[in-house]
Amino acid sequence: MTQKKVTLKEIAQSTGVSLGTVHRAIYGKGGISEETRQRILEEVRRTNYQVDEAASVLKRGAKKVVVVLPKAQKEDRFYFRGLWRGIRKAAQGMEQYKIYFHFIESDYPLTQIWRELEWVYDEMLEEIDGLITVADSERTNVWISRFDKRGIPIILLSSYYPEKGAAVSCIKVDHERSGRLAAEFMHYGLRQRDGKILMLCGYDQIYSNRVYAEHFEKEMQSLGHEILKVEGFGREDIEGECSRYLEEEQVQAIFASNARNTFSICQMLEERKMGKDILVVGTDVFEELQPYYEKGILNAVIFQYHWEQGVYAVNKIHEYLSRGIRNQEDKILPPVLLMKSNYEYFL
Amino acid sequence: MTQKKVTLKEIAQSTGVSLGTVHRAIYGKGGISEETRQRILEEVRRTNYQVDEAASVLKRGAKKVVVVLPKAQKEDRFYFRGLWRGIRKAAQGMEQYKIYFHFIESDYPLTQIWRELEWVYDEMLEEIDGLITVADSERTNVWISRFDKRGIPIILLSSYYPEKGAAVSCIKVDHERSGRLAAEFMHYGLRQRDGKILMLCGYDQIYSNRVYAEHFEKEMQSLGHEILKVEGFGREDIEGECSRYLEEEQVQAIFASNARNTFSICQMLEERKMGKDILVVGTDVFEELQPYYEKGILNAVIFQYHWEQGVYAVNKIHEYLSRGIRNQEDKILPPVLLMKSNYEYFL
DNA sequence: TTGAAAGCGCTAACAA
DNA sequence: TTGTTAGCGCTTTCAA
Repeated sequence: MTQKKVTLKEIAQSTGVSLGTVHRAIYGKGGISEETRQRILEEVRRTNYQVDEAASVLKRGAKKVVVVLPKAQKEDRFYFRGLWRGIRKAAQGMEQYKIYFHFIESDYPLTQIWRELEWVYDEMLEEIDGLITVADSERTNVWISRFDKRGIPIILLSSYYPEKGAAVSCIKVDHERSGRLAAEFMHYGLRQRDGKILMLCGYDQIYSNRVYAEHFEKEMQSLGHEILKVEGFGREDIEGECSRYLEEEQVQAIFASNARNTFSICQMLEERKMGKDILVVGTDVFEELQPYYEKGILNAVIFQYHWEQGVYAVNKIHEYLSRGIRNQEDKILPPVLLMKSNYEYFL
Repeated sequence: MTQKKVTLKEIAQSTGVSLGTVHRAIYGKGGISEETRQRILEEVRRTNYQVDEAASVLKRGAKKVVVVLPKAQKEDRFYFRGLWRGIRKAAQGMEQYKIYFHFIESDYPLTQIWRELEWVYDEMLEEIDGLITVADSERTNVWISRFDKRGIPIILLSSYYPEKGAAVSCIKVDHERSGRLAAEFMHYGLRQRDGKILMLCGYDQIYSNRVYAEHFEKEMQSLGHEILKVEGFGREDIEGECSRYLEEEQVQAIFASNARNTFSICQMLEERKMGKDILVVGTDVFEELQPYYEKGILNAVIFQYHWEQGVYAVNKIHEYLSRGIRNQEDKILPPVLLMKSNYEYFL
């Protein structure tokens, strides 16, 4: 049943100081001489003392975590819905640890989310103990690092954050494998020798977009398939080019590397009554795709565990807050392929 | 920040009894009249009182949970390894809640696991507060229900438990969809018109086995494929028949509905140098399959979240023990298809 | 810079 | 059958 747990009191006794002093040492608070702190921390290490979370939670005040993400609406609705749901679900369970969440469902799109961060920094810096958000641009990173400097633990979703040594954890999906997985599946499903592959790759400038699409492309090419590439986000962007390809070329399969384009292409195929003969592999899972599975237009999607990303972020914040665990390793989640038989579970 | 939490004390005051009495009412302990209990429980419901886990853990004694499962060895190694790992991983985090685990990695195979339960019942009944195990036969169910009668919460992995009203939760995988998923993928990958499908279906007597295999078969047949069926578990059982089919029939694809047969058929195909032209869909993920992915013998597996099943079981027990939550709904996990691009993540 | 002490909300043991 | 009470290990406030 494991050895008896070390308590604060024991540390206090063996170092000859009071409980309060040990506490100050452990939490890096002021009002303690550097020398005593070192002496105490040494003992803490030696005995492998761990804070008892139950006792800590019982006594300490509430902690507040702010979540700043674009609202799941319009263009962003597919992508952020899963994230939001996972976060909200997991956040419920955090009440018992006196960790409360303040959700900011921003009306700003991803590219301008830094405005929201700016507001939070100015208006509520004093009250927050943790932050969950996304970082997709230099501009955002600046604000992230400001929060970081104030000692606030930060979890970044689907993001790349360059600064090392910061108490910032990223959670993301393996985009490289996502691309390869899409290609691997598509290769199984292809029938004709001479048909071409239409690829809707989003924006090349967005790093994750590019990695995802590039690996799909590379893999398909190495398997001997010819790719037709269409850039852009959403129906307005892609419809013209897509139409042309669908009419003029022999398209045997389509790959859409993001949620919005997956939805758009399904709509377009349905209107043109072309779905059945073309193998369609999309990205993400959301209710709006359901009819296209049923009608046989959509064949599979690459799912990126948005829900799990949200859950994971919340649990990570909890680790930080309750046990002071500050490991900054990025968490990488695997992609998974969903088809008609099992996609419903992931809605 | 949600409304202030209701405390025991408040319940005690508003019902005009003492703390101890409220406690007795909530936990169904003796030494309290049915009338007061009802009155108190009514107030608990009305105010939506929830036990404060932190305070509870701090004060209460340690809880002990026994896990009884076949050891991951020999025939059973593929199947139980993931389960064991998930359980052990999750169990680590339970120390902070003073929930300690006692692992019994039984040398008995699944069919005789009841012997182990018998031993636990005789030798340690008094010390245990929870049980995680598997039930696959009438004989086992008898023991399960004995524990249940003693008020011990039980989580059953990959099991069907008939008795209603018991505090027994089952966690299992959707076998029906597993079968359909395997068929759906296989259909994408098939090339020839006239080739046949070899199906290694395990034992028909085992319920989960049968459901899984039946749905695969039904789906494939409805897609117009001819099935060759081989019963049995492990290489000794199936090699004779498989060999014959592989030599005499035009086999274009193979489906194995369990871990052992997946491994066996991969070995056999490799030895016969037949892997490359046959589409192979197996079940479960484990290290030993890795080389067959690499060599192109194994194309995909249906993964059943063993790891997650273990984690879930532990969390469920935690719910029971710390918050008295006794919902007996079965938890059904989805199957997922893994291929070369992403299986490694699930090892 | 340090120590002392109150008490978080609950459980369990004992008393009535 | 019910009430009372002593802490669990920690955080925080106040006093020294």
